[in-house]
Amino acid sequence: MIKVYNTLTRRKEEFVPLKAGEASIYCCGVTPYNEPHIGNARPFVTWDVIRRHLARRGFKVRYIQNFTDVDDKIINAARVDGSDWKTIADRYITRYFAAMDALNVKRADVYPRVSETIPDIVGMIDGLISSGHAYTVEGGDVYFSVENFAGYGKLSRRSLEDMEAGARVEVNDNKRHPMDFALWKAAKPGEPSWQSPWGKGRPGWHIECSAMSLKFLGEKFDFHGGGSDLIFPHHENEIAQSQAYLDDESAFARYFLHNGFITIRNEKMSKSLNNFFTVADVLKEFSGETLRFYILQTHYRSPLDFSEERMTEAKAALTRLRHTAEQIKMFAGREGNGNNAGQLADTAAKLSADFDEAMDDDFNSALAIGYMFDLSKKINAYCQSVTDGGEFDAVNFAKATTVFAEMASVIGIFEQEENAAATSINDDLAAKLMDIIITLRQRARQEKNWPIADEIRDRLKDVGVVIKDTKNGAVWERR
RNA sequence: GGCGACAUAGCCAAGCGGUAAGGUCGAGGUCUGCAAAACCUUUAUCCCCGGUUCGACUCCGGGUGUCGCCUCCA
Repeated sequence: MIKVYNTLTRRKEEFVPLKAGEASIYCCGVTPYNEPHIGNARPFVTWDVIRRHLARRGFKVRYIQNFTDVDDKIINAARVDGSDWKTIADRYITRYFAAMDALNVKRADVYPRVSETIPDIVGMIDGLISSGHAYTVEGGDVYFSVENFAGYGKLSRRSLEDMEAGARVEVNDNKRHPMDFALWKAAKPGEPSWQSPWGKGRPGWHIECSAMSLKFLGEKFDFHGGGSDLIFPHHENEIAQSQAYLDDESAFARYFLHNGFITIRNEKMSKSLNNFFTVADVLKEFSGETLRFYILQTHYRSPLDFSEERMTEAKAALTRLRHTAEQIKMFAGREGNGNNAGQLADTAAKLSADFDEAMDDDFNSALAIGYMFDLSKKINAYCQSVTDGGEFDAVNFAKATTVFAEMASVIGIFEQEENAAATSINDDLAAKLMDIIITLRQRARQEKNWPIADEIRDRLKDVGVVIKDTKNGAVWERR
């Protein structure tokens, strides 16, 4: 049984899919006006693992993620850049995908853009006006009327009175209620605009997700996700628009999952505070895999503080798991009729069940990774016993390592190296050169010429290659 | 001002009614020419005060502290 923490009810609930065997997900994407930062990356890494786990549990997953490519911030960025909104959006969408590739995030099934969804958005606004849930004002703006939607505030758990008490809502005499929000903004000179029944203009912020989810997932779907800062007003407004438009209080998403923030020195990282690290910044020092692992070592709903120290810890931890993966690779294909890994296989089966159970419980990747370390330790110990001259039980060893590989594929690690190695022309040459160097060093060691052997090791280390002498000869790896 | 979340070892982080996963750092050990890696051993009683319970880190109430949302924001 999969349980998820639903923001709508503020508790963990059993996940009962709308359609048996299927899971539909709409995750709010980015507004492409800036280099993606690591706070942006968290929800996408989180959802990438969620969909992997759902798939492992047999669900056919349909995953939609939008690009809000028509927006004030993009228009401003274009002005500063001296280009146009389309250029800006395309540029940062490309950067976004580059970041996601580095993080080994699988592609969504569809990436709808606002600029390609205008007719659907206009249709929805039209319907909302017809049913009295929205109104036009002088100048061509269209607003959603929060007072005409009884359930307004059900997600963020606040009343209109509470919000007015906040007294931080902008004053706009055109609006009937201070909390009413724009569905359509009348065109201003120099801004992108589209024709509509209310004159030229462009969509407001929230309507696109209502229109896109309806278009690609239908009136109801299973999961809606994003950062907790989207609970209000974004997701609250989406609910209002969609349910008002469809005249159905059960329409739209059924489970709302929100991830916690990434913080810097305990403060929220955000573009407006300008205290953010971009994914590209982090990739200068650490691998995308390390960043991904660092994110997943904490439960998705908890806050996650970012620092070089944290990343260094994550790197060290990941290196241990990688060592196990490499060990497994070295033993792959090896013959052995021993019968001494039965216990290892049993332990692996148990840990596999534990791992799945952890993921079933609101996608607790932190706990799941803990079990991965347990298995890693067992496999390492077994490999060592074989290296030390023990028998090799190929059948049971394979059972255990299969579990390890399955865990890695849910977490989404150790999938990139092979691709990288396959595409790098230099790697083949490097391997041959290293063979020569290691052979010569072995000769020096046999002659007990320690100064030469050590110098070779030290100098290789200087260029980022680490030599380890094992009983089966020396192995090397890049650091 | 309104609403909400969190507080677990040096650091990070799971657990959330039956006497505390995992990682990282540190210490000791095995192995090694030395080293690295690996493996073994070792480091907590869960912010404070009440209450409920046979029993609470885990539930309830009250403090204290930190953070977030209410304005663009993942």
